[in-house]
Amino acid sequence: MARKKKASHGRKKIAIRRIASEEARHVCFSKRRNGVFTKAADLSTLRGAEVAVIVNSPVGNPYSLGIPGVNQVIDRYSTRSPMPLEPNNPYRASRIGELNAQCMELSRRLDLANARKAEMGARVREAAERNPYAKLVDDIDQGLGSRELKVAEEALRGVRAQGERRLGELMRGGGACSDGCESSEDDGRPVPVRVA
Amino acid sequence: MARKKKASHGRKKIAIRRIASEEARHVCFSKRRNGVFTKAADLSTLRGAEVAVIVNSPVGNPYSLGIPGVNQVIDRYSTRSPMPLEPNNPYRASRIGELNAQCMELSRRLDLANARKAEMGARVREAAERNPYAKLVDDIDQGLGSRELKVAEEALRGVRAQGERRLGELMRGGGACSDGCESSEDDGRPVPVRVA
DNA sequence: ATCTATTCATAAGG
DNA sequence: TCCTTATGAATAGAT
Repeated sequence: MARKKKASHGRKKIAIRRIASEEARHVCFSKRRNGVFTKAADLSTLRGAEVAVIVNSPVGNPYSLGIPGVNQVIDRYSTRSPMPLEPNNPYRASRIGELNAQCMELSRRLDLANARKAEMGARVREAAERNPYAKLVDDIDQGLGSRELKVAEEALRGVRAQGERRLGELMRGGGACSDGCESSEDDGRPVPVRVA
Repeated sequence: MARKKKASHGRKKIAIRRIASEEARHVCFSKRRNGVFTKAADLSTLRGAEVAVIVNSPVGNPYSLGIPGVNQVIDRYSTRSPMPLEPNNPYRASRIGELNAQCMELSRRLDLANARKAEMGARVREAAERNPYAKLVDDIDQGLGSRELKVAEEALRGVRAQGERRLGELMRGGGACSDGCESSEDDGRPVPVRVA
């Protein structure tokens, strides 16, 4: 959604990096915040999915949107996610070992699944081509596969993006803080905490 | 962003209503989900704000994006505590914790994928009862899901490798930064994992 | 997955 | 912050 520049009267392209101008940044922030909320809401309606969006401004103002409610969405999410291990001294060999072990275990399971697939792959394909249900069978395989793949890709994408952005963030020294209450201002404006 | 109906070839207006067609709904969902995530990430970059987006699909698939991390954003949101960055070396703590969380997240998704695979398999089997191709169907069921598993596997390996690399740097005392944020528009998906 | 015509979002400027 | 305008981007439908 935006990368370069130009010149004239309507919308110009902009690079996705921290906006220099203090004011421009604020204006842009407001617009985009609304944009994200709107799209999230649309997504929810269109798909009937639950969504939650939380934005913590650098000064500590929280903005949020949640359908059916931020807490409900978060709660469900949290219940299904294993909690991250204690934040205490995470930098330990044992920690690394656990991480590694987890990955190894997962890999092992995956290898087994793949082996099984390889074993009967040819058989399945052959049979499928010979009977009237070939189409159906293929559809099923295709549909399921692509969907799962989507999930995995999303996961990977998230991992990488978060890691990279996090690093950039830290390097830039984004350690701002504030009272953190919903009544401050992000940069001169009242704080609208939106909830739906 | 969208309200009414149609006309001809390009984009038509659509009502923000639950989409009827099963498939169309999925496609639309994917597109928009990516759109929301992208915009959320942009917002974060542009403003340097923390952002978290959680989407729980009706079928129970959780999708999430969090900068610097879903849990961190949520936590700060609920406790309203100002960014509690490690006084000593924030890189280590956040990095490890992040990796850990990511790994577990992938694990969880893998489980979900398998669950759905089983679900799908049930449907297939049901169909099998009505036709003489039970064996074929069963074979297919067994082979289902290997592609997505493959993807997840690679993702996991990537995470682990990334973590180990990171650890090496940190232990060497480096606060090395692979400035992912300033990279390019490709930011967010510098991932070479590509599976068909 | 791609392509294209359209609608949507939004950068600039008041 | 709201309005307007011109234009960049996202995306619905079709391929």
